[in-house]
Amino acid sequence: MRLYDTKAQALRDFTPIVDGKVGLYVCGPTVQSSPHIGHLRSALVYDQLRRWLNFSGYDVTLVRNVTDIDDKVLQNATEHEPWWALAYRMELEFAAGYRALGVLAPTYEPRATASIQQMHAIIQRLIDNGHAYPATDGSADVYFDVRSWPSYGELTRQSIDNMEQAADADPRGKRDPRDFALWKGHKDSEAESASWPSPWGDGRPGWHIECSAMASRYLGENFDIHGGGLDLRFPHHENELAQSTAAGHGFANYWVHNGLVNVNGQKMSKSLGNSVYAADLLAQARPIVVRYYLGQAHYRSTIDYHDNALTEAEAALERIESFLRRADRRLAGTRFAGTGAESIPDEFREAMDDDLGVPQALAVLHDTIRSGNAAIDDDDLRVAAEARGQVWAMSNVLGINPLAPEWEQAGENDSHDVLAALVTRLIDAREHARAGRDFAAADRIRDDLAAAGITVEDTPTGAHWSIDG
RNA sequence: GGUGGCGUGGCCGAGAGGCGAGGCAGCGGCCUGCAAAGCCGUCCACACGGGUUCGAAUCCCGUCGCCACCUCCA
Repeated sequence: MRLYDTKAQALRDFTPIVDGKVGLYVCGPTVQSSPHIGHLRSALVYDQLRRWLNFSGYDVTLVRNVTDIDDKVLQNATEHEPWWALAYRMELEFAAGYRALGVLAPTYEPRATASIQQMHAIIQRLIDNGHAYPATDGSADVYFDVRSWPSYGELTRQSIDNMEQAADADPRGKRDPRDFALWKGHKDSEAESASWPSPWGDGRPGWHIECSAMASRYLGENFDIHGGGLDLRFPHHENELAQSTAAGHGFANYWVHNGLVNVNGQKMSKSLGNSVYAADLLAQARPIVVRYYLGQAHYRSTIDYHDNALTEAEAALERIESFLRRADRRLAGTRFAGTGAESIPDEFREAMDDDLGVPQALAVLHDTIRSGNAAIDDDDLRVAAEARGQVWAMSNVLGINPLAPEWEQAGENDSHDVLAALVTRLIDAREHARAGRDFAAADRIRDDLAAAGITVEDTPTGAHWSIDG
């Protein structure tokens, strides 16, 4: 498999550190406010990568952190809701959003506040190495010394002199304005519960140090892949890389970054008020449609969310669903029923192996659907069964198999049985009318059903009905 | 000022020297009692100007336009 490595700025063959195993660290959200479309896309991208690596035979350890202590979390806390309650409430919202989209749970989801000791160990090592220093102003801040690390800026190819100064800490105690905080001394204005003891004084972690600590704690000092949103390249990932490597860690072998989501051609931002939240999307379409939509573009490209986007995804997805149902109906009772070796076409595999080429893989999926439909038309059941098996397997790998149990809606089955009994009687009556060439009566029944949201289709093996949308 | 990216048909969205991705929408046909679904066909696109080449959407130079990041970001 080949992956685009942001650090090398090139496609590189993927070779794991340990044969057959992959350690994947993904920057998760800062749980300060509700999840939006961009958070969902990011999680989905790494879910696709993880599923594909899994399918390819790798044993994947996926760690996605939760940043539960941070400036923004403290800011958004209120008198009635302490920072830790807010962080946890948001964490639950993120989890619900991920689950709705069929994003598989990571192997582990560590919270920053649970790895304070590991952060201290790295900070201490950096101080001992001469790459970090406690602030001189008695604030208990500890800074990373960017001038002491010659390769600082290597991830995003920037030189220190062209950078603006870091705003994430009071510059008074810094040697260089670009130095960033590893540890932030406690301020009286901040909650006591947001303070931990440290060798340099009470305080809380800087933003970047948590990822360095958690990645090495769970995946080792040298691991395979580090992922995150494109907007995190600088400063977050640059700083992670600097502090980890300066502490002697090999850190990530591959850096993967997913593209962002724009809304009607514009960046989402709170000031523009154009944010699209997970809840907005899920109110508009079935979760699987949202997954198809966000997952259909290549992971590195920018997605532009616009009205109609979900409608188009719905139509494409229905094509997959109607083929699978149609094939199953036609094959039922034949010797091909339930056969269909669930194999993956070579072209699909090649597309996915080429930097996770989901769009090309989807093209293979749709091509297979076309030839499968043609085979059903031609009554070539062997070919139809094969296509059905392939479509089943491909859509499962992408997590978009509409008939997979994970997408079944709760409570659907009970009411469906009742409905089926009623609709079947009407369909029988219509068949009777058609047999007697009383088409007016037949069409009346079909129109009545249509008005109730039920579509009737006549097929060589009998009438078939389905609920719209 | 520095770093990186993008511009593809009505829309979305791949591709990266030759053989028209795919989806959505439209149109024509086949099938159908009529439909629906499906299939076949059709609509032959690559910001602009030069260049390299037998051949360029793809490589090079230039121009125009758009966007992201440069310490809040997925």
